[in-house]
Amino acid sequence: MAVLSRPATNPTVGIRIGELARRSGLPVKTLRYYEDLGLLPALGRSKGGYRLFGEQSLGRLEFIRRLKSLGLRLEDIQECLAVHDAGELPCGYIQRQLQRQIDLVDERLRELRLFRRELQGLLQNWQSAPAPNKAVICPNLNV
Amino acid sequence: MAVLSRPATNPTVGIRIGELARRSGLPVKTLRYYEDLGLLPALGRSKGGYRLFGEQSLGRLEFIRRLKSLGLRLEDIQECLAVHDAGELPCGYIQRQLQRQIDLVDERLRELRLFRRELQGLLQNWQSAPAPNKAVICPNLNV
DNA sequence: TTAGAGTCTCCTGTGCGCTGGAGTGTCCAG
DNA sequence: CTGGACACTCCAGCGCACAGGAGACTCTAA
Repeated sequence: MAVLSRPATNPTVGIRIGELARRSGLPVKTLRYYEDLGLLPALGRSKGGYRLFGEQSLGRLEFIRRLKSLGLRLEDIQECLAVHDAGELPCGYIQRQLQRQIDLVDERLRELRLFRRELQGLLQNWQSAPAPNKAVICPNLNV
Repeated sequence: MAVLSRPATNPTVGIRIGELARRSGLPVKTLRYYEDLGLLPALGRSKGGYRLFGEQSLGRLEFIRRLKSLGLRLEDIQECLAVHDAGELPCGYIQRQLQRQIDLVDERLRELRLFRRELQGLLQNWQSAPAPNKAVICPNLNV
């Protein structure tokens, strides 16, 4: 039984950007953007100038998507991929990035908790009908 | 004993932008920006086209600064000032804005706590020397 | 041959609150 | 009259990850 033809996924030719978009669920614009940044190298171009991607681009996009969901910037992700492309396991590098991410989150949490206390403190004693004070715009804030 | 002359603060003339910048501690550019947005109306212009501000601009800037420090956007602040300029006490309006701000902070805190747990969970079982897996870029993330 | 889908490059805009700079004009003291 | 401080308008850029659109080209099926 012969193998069915797979029109646009012929591995000797590569995937065009539209199909990669469909299969990855990402917009064409985004894929072009990633390629421009060097995140998603194409195999090359077709005679007509179309970008041609390999099947491994799908895995790469999954990886990018995952790291993005973990809060890493494209620049950081690119560095992770550079480690991978150099033939090394990027796990250690990613681990450090994620630890840094936790530190950032912790700092942000501290700021937000402090901020929340300030807001709550202000509203705690908020007067709905404060004594008018012409030297000030809002008597409750005293400014 | 005669009153000393106050060269640039003559109330019949108004304050020029540079002095307002010095006395408020804000950059000239920022003041012009606020005036463009309508946050900080000038009394008018001098013959030479210089903006002239009143003394009350200082209080207004304190108010803006305070609300900014509470996380309000300039657009929200402008609406608070519009209430004030209409002759009403903006306290009730500000109270609602601050409550909304607390709600936003709470939501953000929830998101960040969840996010932190995800990151922490990943790092918890992180292997420094995972089993190699060619189908995947990072075996720890499995993508 | 032609229509239509797909793709290309290049430029611009988004949010938000400014910030920097060019090129020009105003004002005041010496 | 001139120098220098100060002010004006208008345009551009930042960060970040795209999104929208114009105008041109490529590819494929009918």
